[in-house]
Amino acid sequence: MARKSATLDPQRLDNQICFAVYSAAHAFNRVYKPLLDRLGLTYPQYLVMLVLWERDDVPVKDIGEKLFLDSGTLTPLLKRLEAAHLVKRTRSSEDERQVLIALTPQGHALKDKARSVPQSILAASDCSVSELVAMKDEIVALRDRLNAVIGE
Amino acid sequence: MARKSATLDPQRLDNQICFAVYSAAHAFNRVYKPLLDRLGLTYPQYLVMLVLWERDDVPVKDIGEKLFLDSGTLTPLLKRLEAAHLVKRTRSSEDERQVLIALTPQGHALKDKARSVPQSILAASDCSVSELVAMKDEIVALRDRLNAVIGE
DNA sequence: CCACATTCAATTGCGAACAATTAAATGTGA
DNA sequence: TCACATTTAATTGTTCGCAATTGAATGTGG
Repeated sequence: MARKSATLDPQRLDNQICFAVYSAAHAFNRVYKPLLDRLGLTYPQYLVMLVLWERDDVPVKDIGEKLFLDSGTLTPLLKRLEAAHLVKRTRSSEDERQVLIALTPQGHALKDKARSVPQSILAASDCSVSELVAMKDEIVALRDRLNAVIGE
Repeated sequence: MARKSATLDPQRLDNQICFAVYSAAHAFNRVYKPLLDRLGLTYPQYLVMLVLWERDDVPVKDIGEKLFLDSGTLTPLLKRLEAAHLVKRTRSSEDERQVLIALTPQGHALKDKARSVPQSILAASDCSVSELVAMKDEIVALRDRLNAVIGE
């Protein structure tokens, strides 16, 4: 059996890009936590709000496609946002299968309060915008290749 | 109020590196799922096994430091691994506060069965090893900068 | 030696994340 | 029209992930 040097061993934790991504996601989450606490949002809830701030009055499925989440995750999350008076859930009259998610006035208003969040994250990243954009594009490309494999 | 072009608006979902990382982590998880199902492991359990395959008989805290997880996550996870006969948990006699995690023979044996996992992931990434290593190093550096901010 | 702080794991409670199933509404082909 | 498939959310059950707390063991200063 060929002996591998530690820096090349693919079975080592530190050599795995997936662990890098996994642990970076958690690190982001910890940085976001205090910022989002002030808004009364969790990070996944913040993502849903970002979607809705771009376009309102959309079915659950549309939100799910943008965030790669299913109804099992979104249904209870959206109920919590509704309980917090940030969104309203109403069944579509055109297609009774769909539930449309609309922002309440408070939900719209929260966008302004959230405006400083991205720059706080940028500061914590301690990195230039152009570097972050380049990394983001690489990671998105990787994600899309992975997602392409799943649908096979 | 200055109007921002959509490609620069920092409040847009698609412009956020954290969402790229978040969604890439989930994509990885979905690719891993069928591979790890055969081993009877979840992804976080697989990470713990990677740590233990490198070094055995370590306290819970050491595993937590490597994976950035706390006892609230690890204690139940390790109990499941023990129920699956992959690890043994024993209180240290030198320091009764610590619980040492050791691999069982089955736990050791699983390393061989898991050997093909990294190359399956590499194939799904559809990317050269050198590109992945470069990305991994960038992401780890970002993660470490984020974690540095948290401890302030 | 003793009061006190610190360390470590376990526990509790809440919010994701996802697989699998269910139920209702809608679409489709014969 | 009617049987059947498809679509959409909701539901159930399991596993993370983390904050906050608890309790036991260990370390420290006086």
